Amino acid sequence: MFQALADPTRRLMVQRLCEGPASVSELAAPLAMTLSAVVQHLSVLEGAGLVRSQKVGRVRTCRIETQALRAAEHWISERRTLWERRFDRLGAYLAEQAEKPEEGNGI
Amino acid sequence: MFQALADPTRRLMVQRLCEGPASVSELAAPLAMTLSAVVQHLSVLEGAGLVRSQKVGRVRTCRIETQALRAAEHWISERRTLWERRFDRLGAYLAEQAEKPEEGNGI
DNA sequence: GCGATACTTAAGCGAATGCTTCACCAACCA
DNA sequence: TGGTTGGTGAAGCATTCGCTTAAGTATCGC
Repeated sequence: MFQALADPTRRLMVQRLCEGPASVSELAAPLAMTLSAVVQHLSVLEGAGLVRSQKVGRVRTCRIETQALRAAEHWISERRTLWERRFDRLGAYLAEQAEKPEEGNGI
Repeated sequence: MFQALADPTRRLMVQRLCEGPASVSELAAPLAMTLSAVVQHLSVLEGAGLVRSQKVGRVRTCRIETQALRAAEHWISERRTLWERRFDRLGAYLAEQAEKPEEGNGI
């Protein structure tokens, strides 16, 4: 998941797909690389569950899968808030200590 | 940023640091690798702005930087909601078309 | 001062990544 | 039917990554 988002080219592809579905060659057009390379990136994104695609005729149409994005977002936000709550508690503790400053302060 | 979070070991380190600051060796303890490897991971996390550290005496204490986590979270959520809004508009469009089904349907 | 602790730095190595080229197949269409 | 378009698959190659070993340096406790 994060592995898939780690590459700037793949993030560009995700960005593009958020503006609407696209075929493989549409996806490749703005990128300075072979169609083959784009397909390889695409398979990484699909492997990570970030993109779903289906082939009709000879053109493969890709769209993003927000469930996966949501999962990544959730992972981050959970950890961030965990830390921020801890930080708030520390703030409260320090404020409490400030009211009785006679004791030793062991942060 | 995503590059830094791409590695499972580094995610474990972030996870650990969200539960509170830690020294390099505390961070290394649960990991089956050299202290040297841990320091290298740490420098990647620091380079990405995910972790800040300061050395006092001979021990370096590390803590996470939520600003960076927030930035990553923001990147994802912006793209996700962009797509979801698009999806909602499509739903509205389809519903609208369903009310006047005599015209050709070109999704 | 002396040994132990807590890193730090550099070199090296195997494996994974990101790309290219080339050959190929399956639609589409003039 | 034959050429063009859109995509697939495998092989190869340079670079980067994750890790190790090894040889430091600086600080702490005795």
